[in-house]
Amino acid sequence: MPRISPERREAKRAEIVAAARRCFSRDGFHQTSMPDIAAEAGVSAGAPYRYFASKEEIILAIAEDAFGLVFRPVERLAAVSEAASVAELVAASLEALSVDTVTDATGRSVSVEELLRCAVQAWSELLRNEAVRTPAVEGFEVVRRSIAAALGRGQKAGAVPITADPENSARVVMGLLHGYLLQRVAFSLTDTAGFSEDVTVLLGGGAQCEAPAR
Amino acid sequence: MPRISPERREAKRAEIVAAARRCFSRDGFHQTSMPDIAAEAGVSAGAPYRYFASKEEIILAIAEDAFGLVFRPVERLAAVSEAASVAELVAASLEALSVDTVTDATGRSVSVEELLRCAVQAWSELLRNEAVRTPAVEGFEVVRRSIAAALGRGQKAGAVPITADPENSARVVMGLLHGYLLQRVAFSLTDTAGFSEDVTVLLGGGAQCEAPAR
Amino acid sequence: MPRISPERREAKRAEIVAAARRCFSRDGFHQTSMPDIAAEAGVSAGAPYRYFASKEEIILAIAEDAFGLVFRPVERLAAVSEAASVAELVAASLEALSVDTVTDATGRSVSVEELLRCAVQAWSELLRNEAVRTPAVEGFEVVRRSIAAALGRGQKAGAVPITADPENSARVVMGLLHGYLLQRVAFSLTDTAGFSEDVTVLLGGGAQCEAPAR
Amino acid sequence: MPRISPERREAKRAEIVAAARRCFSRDGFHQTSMPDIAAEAGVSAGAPYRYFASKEEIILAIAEDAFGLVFRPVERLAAVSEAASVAELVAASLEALSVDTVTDATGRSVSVEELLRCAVQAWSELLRNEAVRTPAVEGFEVVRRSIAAALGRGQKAGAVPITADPENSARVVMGLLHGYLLQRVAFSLTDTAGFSEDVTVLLGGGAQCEAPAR
DNA sequence: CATGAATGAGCATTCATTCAT
DNA sequence: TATGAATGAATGCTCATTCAT
Repeated sequence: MPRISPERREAKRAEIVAAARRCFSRDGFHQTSMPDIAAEAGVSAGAPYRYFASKEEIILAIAEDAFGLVFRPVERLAAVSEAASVAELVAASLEALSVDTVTDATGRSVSVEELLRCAVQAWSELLRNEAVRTPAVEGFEVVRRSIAAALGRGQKAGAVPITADPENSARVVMGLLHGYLLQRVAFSLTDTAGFSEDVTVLLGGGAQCEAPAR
Repeated sequence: MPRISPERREAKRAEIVAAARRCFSRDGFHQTSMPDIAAEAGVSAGAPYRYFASKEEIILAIAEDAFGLVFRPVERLAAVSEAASVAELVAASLEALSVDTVTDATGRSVSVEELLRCAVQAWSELLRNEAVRTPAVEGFEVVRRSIAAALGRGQKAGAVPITADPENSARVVMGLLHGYLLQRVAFSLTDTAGFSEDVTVLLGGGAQCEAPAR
Repeated sequence: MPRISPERREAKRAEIVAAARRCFSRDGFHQTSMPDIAAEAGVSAGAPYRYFASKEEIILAIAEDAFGLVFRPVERLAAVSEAASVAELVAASLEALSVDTVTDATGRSVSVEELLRCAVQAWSELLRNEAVRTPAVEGFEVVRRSIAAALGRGQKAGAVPITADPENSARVVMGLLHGYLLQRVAFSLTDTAGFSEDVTVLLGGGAQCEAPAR
Repeated sequence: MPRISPERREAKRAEIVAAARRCFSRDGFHQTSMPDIAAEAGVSAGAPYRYFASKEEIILAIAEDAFGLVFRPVERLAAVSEAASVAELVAASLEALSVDTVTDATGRSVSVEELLRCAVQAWSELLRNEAVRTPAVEGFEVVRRSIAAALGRGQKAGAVPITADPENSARVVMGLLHGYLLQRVAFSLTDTAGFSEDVTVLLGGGAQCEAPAR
């Protein structure tokens, strides 16, 4: 087999990543062996090493996908919102994750359920794996700042309580999002719409009534 | 007739648990070997097996401690609160975790930081470990119901928006708590008081402004 | 009909051998992988297999080059010497190796240092590799007999002690040569001229005292 | 099994070393796997790791034994000789290696044949393994200086040609010894006594005949 | 002819667990 | 009881070799 086309190479890499994601989602990072991944992908034991230098690199790739799944929609929403209230921001973010599949950078369909399970494991991993932590924390900071900026604009527009600190409030927004994710994959949260509605009721009311009072 | 007194046995078990907690917090469940734990505890390699049947049992014990650390104060607060608003409930729960150490059932001091790091890992673990999941989910449900009940009382007292669904709102409360914990151990949240204040501003306002409207 | 000319084929084979020699000299036979050799030669991973059936064949080719480097000059000197003393034979042999490069059968320049390092490794290899041992031992025997014959002629001419046994003495000559090589590549022998001089002093005396007999 | 006595531990370590020596002698350092060594020693695959941190450590231990076998007798002879000629020093050194077995530091019998085969492989190894090279080169230097000193004393006593340089001559002595060893294990030298005799004739005759003859 | 992707057996090493002492 | 030596299955990874393109 001579040099394969970049497309085929990319496709095979994606298959290995998909296989790893299924394994990791089902069995966990550390209960999945490299032979497990290879078998799930239908390739030989050595094949993944042509695409990733080590198991850690596969974990890292999937952790980045998982963090991206969570961070990217929020960042995008924060960037485009004109005068979003906290409730609107959270609700829209949760909405963005209320799908069964997303499409990755190469157009492939990826199970949200699987990737969120990997995300929870990636939280464990980043605690003591520098290679996972660094991009995760940087990604988080980017999102947080983006949210803070949106909330600042919201304050000017009266949609966000003027007494709120945008930096802290951005953390509250991320906290709600992360807390939702954890319940969804680990604590049998099925009524995701209900969660979102109550976030709106609890937060949204607060913001709206404040404005006149001040 | 035991050769060692129950007190000494309990003390040794606690030392092994403490050693495991330090190891797990530092290196993770799966990067920590049983010999590591034994060495950290200063006992022989076989000793932990006189107190735990397997490594999984140690993980389980620590996961239960970790979940208990998070759930117990919330449950207690929910149980005793008369007419708590959501904001008060969350703020009090966060407050309860703003300590460096807690005291376990046998009166030993336990590092909150260490145990919270174990909690995040336990979230991973429960995804595919039945023995961890079952008590965790049950514990969560107990807390959730307790919060829901408190919020129901809060609605009657006008401290919680009447349009909120107590079941869903209880999940929001837990979501905020879990999201806070994750940021604290994984995403460099240092201003825990600031987080709590903004939770109060964002949520608390909502509850308070409703009252006059009714 | 070959697609490439015999010259180009020979040239490519020589490049692969040269690359293998560099790798083997630097990293050892068994720490060098076939991909290492291919990369060093700037060819594809499969290319060496069009010239050698296996890695062992490359090792064999280089081992033969290495043994040839040592044996050939000695044999030639022994063959042409008329009445050489032992000291003269050894000194001339060492002299022949006091160059930085030699020219191989196809006129290519080869590093003596590199090839001697391969020779030491080939000694290990021949201990348990029949394919390396057989030609090595045969080559050694040829040289030994050649030296023995030369020493026999030397005895008749009075240049070699009459009490010496040419067969044994030939082994002593080879022993000195091998011992010199080992020190040169492994035990930091830098004053190769000094070594040679002292061989002459120590052995030459024997030869010289015979001189009056002439 | 509680702590075993130092004697038993030492005995087991020695068994593993002996098994490794047999394997290495038969198959070579790099063709011998750790499971091979364990099987040869009759222990489990993990057992050697309780005595050696890695395969390299076993190689190192055996390489040191092998170098010691060669160096130690020579050094001892050089140290005690009063006015040794070069021939006497070499002959005595060869004599010391003309045994089938030697006794190691713990009183165990070790096959000389096996250890010499390991020595030749250790020469390869030291070319690119710092851990093997350093002690080997240091050991060599100690022996070389010891020989040089003995030859210096020999010069004063008239047993060594005054024109010889002790430093270089010491290298010649080591060269003869190493050359002999190589032929013995690799080039079918069986008449070791004959080799030794001719060394004496060629070297010793020289020295002895010089003085009176002239 | 040449390429380099793929194979899959093999290796060094680790570690949860057992059990003789 | 407590110890820690021993086990042996499992793991991440390598690499000689093949062969489809």
